[in-house]
Amino acid sequence: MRIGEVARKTGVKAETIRFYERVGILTAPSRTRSNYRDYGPAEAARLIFIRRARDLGFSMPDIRELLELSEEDDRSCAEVDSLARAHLGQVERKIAALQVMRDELSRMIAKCEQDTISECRIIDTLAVRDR
Amino acid sequence: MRIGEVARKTGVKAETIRFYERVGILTAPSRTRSNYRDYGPAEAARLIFIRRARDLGFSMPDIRELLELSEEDDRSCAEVDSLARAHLGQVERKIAALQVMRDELSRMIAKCEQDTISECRIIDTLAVRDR
DNA sequence: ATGCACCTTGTAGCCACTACAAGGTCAAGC
DNA sequence: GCTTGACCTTGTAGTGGCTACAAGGTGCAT
Ligand SMILES: [Zn+2]
Ligand SMILES: [Zn+2]
Ligand SMILES: [Zn+2]
Ligand SMILES: [Zn+2]
Repeated sequence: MRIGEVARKTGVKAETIRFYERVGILTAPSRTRSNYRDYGPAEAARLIFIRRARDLGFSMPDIRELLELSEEDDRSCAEVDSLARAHLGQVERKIAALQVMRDELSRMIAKCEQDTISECRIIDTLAVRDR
Repeated sequence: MRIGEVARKTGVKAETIRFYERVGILTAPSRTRSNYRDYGPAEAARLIFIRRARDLGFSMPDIRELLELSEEDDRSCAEVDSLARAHLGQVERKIAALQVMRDELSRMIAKCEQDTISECRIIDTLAVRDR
């Protein structure tokens, strides 16, 4: 498969695939006579793994780790588990932070009664003025 | 005030203040005899405004807009309002996306029964294997 | 032969900082 | 008066995870 086809099959853009090769998360594939990258099913599977992990928000270092672990069939999956749990924790903290933002934004917006800027409760909340 | 003091007063790091000057969201202050930046209360207020807006997740373009609007006292605050509402929408979409991640991660982790990697439901979910 | 989709490389840009490196300034303590 | 140390200056490069060119090569249909 050339890069465009593997891109369609995996949902990872050709440019991103080349980027993954550059940073070493994907090994350089063999080349055709005309110097086009030539991928097999193993590379496609690896890309799908990467994409699913990215969709779950795992970082590139996490994914490298997960890929390495995924090849050691006989080992315990405790590390996989703790990596996933740590990541879940991060996601939960990010959600909590965004909920704080959301609540403050909502409150701020609710107070605004569409007056002039000098009376605006949104600007008031941000500026140092009174309060 | 020198940069360190204004950094302490506003909660914006000195390096970040210099960065803000470079990108033009803060105008260059006057200098002391020894070429140190010399800030007054107006600059500190602007920095606090920026910091509060950043804490609410507003982007730099948003903040530029908010700062400009905040100076036009007599104008209607409709634009401020719609900017804040648009931003709230973005935050809500981000939360929703993270909740999808969280739920999938939770389900994945719950299924794992701490076996070997080859039996691990976390790796299974990511890899192409069966399923 | 011409067009067009596809591929190649390399470089720069995105966002909002953050982290140096290499040097200048100033007050306190000895 | 000399050193120490906190503070300041400039400029440049790095962060993550791509994304967007630019300038050119290849392959196949018409
Ligand atoms: Zn993670
Ligand atoms: Zn308002
Ligand atoms: Zn916004
Ligand atoms: Zn497991």
